[in-house]
Amino acid sequence: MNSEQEKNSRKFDPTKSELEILQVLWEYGPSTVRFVNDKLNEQKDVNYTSTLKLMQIMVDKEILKRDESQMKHVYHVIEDEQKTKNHLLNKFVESMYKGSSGNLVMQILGNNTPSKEDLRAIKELLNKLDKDQ
Amino acid sequence: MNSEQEKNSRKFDPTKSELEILQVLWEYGPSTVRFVNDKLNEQKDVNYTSTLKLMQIMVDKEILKRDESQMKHVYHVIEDEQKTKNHLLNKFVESMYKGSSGNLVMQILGNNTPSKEDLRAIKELLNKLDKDQ
DNA sequence: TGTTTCGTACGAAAAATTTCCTACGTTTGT
DNA sequence: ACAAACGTAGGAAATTTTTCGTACGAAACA
Repeated sequence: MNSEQEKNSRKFDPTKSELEILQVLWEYGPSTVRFVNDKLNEQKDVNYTSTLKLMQIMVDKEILKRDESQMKHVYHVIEDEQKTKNHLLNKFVESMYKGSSGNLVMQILGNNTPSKEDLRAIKELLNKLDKDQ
Repeated sequence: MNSEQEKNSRKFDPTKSELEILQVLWEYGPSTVRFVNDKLNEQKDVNYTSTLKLMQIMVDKEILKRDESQMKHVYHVIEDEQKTKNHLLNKFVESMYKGSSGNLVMQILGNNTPSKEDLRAIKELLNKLDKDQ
């Protein structure tokens, strides 16, 4: 029935520039091209029309949707942020840690030094998972 | 002094195809083009010379080094696997979780369901970290 | 009203990545 | 010695991604 949705989630594989745009939209919510472009220009030089073009392409790919009721079109991400991030995370774990999220966590906890709050939160979550099982 | 190394690690940002090759080399150790290409062909169609070219490019970029003492050149990854993975992991955490590895772990533990062994290993590591601090 | 500013649309150039064609040398086996 | 199989080198084509130039309409405002 919803083969289009399946196609989307199967194919959804944002390029680098697309990801930069997504991050702005995730952080600030639905925005105009102007706003997104301004944010991007805090990091790198990029022309307004380049950002516009990219966001139009993302609409084509059904990554973004836009409200055209105003002259200044407002773009928003179609798929849920968490869902997308989870998808990307799974891909990352898959390709880098042979699908073992445990391996990844091990590396994080081993090589980096998470803050104490992080550690506490993780332990809490672990306990919760224990009780559920 | 070793500004080249710095340049490498600063720029090291493998493309998709390069990552596929790295994964083969990580898994099987130093290999010939033929071997890598065979492995890749278990997943996708790709010509021998394409793989060759890519690996030559990676030598250019100083991602790989090769032993030319034999006719069948043997390629190996220059940078340590863990170091590279850690670099990529940090980039990922940086761009997706605002640098908070805690957030990432939370998402892994929350949304995915790691195996019991994974969980146990993680707890052990957490305990070890506790004692060290 | 006219001009300046800001918006979108769209095509094409530019750049980066990926793939393969061709040439040619070496090894293997007959 | 010869043919077949296998190796590298290198350029060019194909594809994907990114950037920008140009056109043109709507809003803002003197």
